[in-house]
Amino acid sequence: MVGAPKITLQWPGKALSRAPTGGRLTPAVCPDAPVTLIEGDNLVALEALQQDAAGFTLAYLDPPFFTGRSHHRVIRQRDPESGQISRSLGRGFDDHWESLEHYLSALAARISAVHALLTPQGCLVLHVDPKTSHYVKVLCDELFGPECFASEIVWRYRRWPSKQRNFQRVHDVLLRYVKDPKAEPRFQQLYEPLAPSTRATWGEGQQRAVVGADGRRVRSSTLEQPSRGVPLGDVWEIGIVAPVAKERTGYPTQKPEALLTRLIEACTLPGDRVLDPYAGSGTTLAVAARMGRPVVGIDENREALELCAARLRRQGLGVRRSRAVPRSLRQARPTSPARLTG
Amino acid sequence: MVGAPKITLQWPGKALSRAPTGGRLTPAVCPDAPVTLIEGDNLVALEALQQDAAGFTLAYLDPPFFTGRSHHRVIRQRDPESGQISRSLGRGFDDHWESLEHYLSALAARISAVHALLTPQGCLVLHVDPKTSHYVKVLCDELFGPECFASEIVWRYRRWPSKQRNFQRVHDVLLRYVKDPKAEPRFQQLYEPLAPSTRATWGEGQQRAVVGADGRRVRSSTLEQPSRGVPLGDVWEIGIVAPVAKERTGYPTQKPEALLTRLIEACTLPGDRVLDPYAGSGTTLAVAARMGRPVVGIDENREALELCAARLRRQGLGVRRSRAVPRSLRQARPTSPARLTG
DNA sequence: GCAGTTAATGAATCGCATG
DNA sequence: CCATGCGATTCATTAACTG
Repeated sequence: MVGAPKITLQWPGKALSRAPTGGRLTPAVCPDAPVTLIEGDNLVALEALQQDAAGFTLAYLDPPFFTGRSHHRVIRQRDPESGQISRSLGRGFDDHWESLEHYLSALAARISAVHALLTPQGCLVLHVDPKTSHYVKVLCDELFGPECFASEIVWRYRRWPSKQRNFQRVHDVLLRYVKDPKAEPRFQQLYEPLAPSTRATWGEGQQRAVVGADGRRVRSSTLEQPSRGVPLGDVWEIGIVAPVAKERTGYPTQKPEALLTRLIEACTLPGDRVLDPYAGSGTTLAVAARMGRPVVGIDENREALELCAARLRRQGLGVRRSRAVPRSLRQARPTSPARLTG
Repeated sequence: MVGAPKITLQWPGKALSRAPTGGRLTPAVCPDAPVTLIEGDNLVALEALQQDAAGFTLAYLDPPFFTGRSHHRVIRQRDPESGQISRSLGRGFDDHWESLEHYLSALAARISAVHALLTPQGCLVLHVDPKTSHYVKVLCDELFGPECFASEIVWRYRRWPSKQRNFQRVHDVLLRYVKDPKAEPRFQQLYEPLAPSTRATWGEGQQRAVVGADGRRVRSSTLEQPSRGVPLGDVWEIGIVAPVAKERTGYPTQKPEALLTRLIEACTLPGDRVLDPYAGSGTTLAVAARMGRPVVGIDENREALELCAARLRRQGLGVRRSRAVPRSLRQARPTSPARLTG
C-alpha cells in the first residue's frame, strides 16, 4: 500500500486485515506450467500462492456482482437418436450475501491477497457493474493507493431491450490498478479505427501540426503515411457472447473472449503470468494459454473446473491440477493425489 | 433521506449538516419566469430557493472536476479593420482545493440542498469524471439512499489523442438519482438507431418473440412495422463542442447542447422546472428555455452570467436576474435593484 | 445550391527545461 | 529536490470557403 487516503469506506465491523487461512496447495503449483487449475476457496489458494517466488503481471477478477440471485449453468445436450436438444440446469454460482458489508469484506480480502502477488509492472483488473463499482473503487484506493488507479474501462454491449422507466443498463465497468505507479508499466499500445468524421475530413493519412513563426499552431496537414488509428480509449464496444456462439459454454455470466484478448494483449507480454481467481468457465485461461501467457485459474466449483479443463483440452492444451486446502481441513480430509488432465 | 446505508465515506472533520447561510434572494425568484439567473454562491442561493413553494423536476449539476487547475475563458475578437482574430484569456473558474475532503464537503452541501428542492417525480444528474465519480456516488447513496440511484450514464466522446502508457480517457460520468423511487418517475422513452448487426440480420422491421406451447421462446419474427430503434441505453456517444462550432462560447468545459437536450427530453415534460447551480456558459439554460422548461441558473462568476444572458438574448429570450446574499453580508452591502435584461 | 476542401483549436499527456 | 511551465504530439469536429 503506497499512500493510504484519508477518505475511506467505513462500516460496523470493518477489518481489512484478517487471520490467515494457513492454506496450502497440493500439489504445489509449477510457475511455468501453461495452465494450472486450483480447486478450492480462492482466498485460501491466493494465500498459498504467496509462497511462489514468481509474481503475476495481470490479475483479472470477475467476482459475483452482488445481484442477490443464484446463477445457473445451462447444459444443452443433443439426443443422438432424435436429434432434439434438451436443456437442463447445472450448478453455477450463488450470489446471495447477508449485506453489502459482507460482500465488500470478502472482496477486500481477495483484492489484498492479489495485490501481494503482482509483479512491480503488474496490474489488477476488477470486473464489476455500475451499482457496486463505486464502493469497490473506494476500497481499492485504500488497498492500492489512489495514485495506483489507472483506468475505469467501460465495456459497452448490446442486448435484448427491456421496457423500463429508466435508461437501460448496457455497460459493465472494469477498474484497472497498477501495482507500482513509479515502475515502467507493462503496456502495449493498441489502436482502434479512426472516427467516420475524421476519415471523411482527413482520409486515412496521419495528421501533423503546422506551427507558425510566433510558435502558435497554424493548421494541420495530412501525411502520406497512413494512420494506425487512434490509441485505444477506455470505452470498449464488444458484443456479448451470443446465445449460439461457438465459444459459449452455458456457464452464467460468461465473458467474451474478445474482451480478455484485448486486456491480455495490452497489459502483458508473452511469457508473463496471468491469474484469474474467479475462473468460472475459463475464458481467461483459454485466451491466455492461446496467447502464450502461463495462467493460473482458481474456482471452488468442481463443475466449473471440469468445464475449463474440457475447453482447454479442445485447444490441445494440457492442464495441471491442484487443490487449495485450509489449515483447519488439512488433517480432517486428506487430498487426493495430483491428476494430470488433457 | 430515505434509507441511510451503513457503509459511508468517512474522513476527519466530516459533517454533512452545516449552519444555514441564511441566504436571501433579491429580488425573489418568480417560479414561472422562463429563465432566471442568480448571481452568488450557489449554496446560499439554493438555501434561499427553499422558500419557493414549487420544486424542480430536473437538477443538472456540473461542478468542477477536482482537476487542481484553473480554467480560463478564451475570448476571441475579430478586429473590424484588419479582419484578424485576436485571442485573450478571461476569468473561467478555479478548480484548486485543499484536499479531496474539502471538495467532497462542499459538494455534499450542494447536493443536500438540491435534494430538498426536487419534486417527488424529480431527479438529480451529477456530471463528474471517472476519478471522482466513485466518491461522489457513495456520498449520494448516503444523501439520497441507495435505492434512489437510477443510472450511471457514460458520456463517450472523441478527442485528440495523447501518448500515454494507459488507455486514454474518453468518457465522463453522469450519476442520476431520483427523489422518490416509489413515485411514478418522469421518464420519456427515447430511442437510438438499431445496431448495424441487427439491421443486417433483421432489417428495419420490429421483432416479435414467438412463444411455443411449452412457454419457451421458439424464434423471433419480423413485423412490417418499422422499429423506432432500441430504447436509449446508458452509454451516450455525443461529440464534444467543436472548437469552431457556432454554439461555442469560449467558456471552459462547455458541455454540448445535444447532451442536455437528451437529458431534458427524457427527464422532464414541457412546463417542468429545471435547475442548474453551476450554470457556467449557460448550456442548460439555453436548451431548457428553448424546450419550454422554466429554468433557474446560478453562478458566482459575473462574466459567466453575462455570457448566459447574451446567449439567451440571441435566442430572443428575456432573462430575470436575481442575487443571492448571505446573512453576514445582508446589511454590509445592500444589493442593487433588480434588472431585467434582454 | 450542393459537394468537397480548408481552417482552427480543445476539462489531454508526456518529457524535458527552468525556477 | 520538488513544483511549474512549455513544446511536441496529431484526432475530432463544424464553420467557412471554393468550385
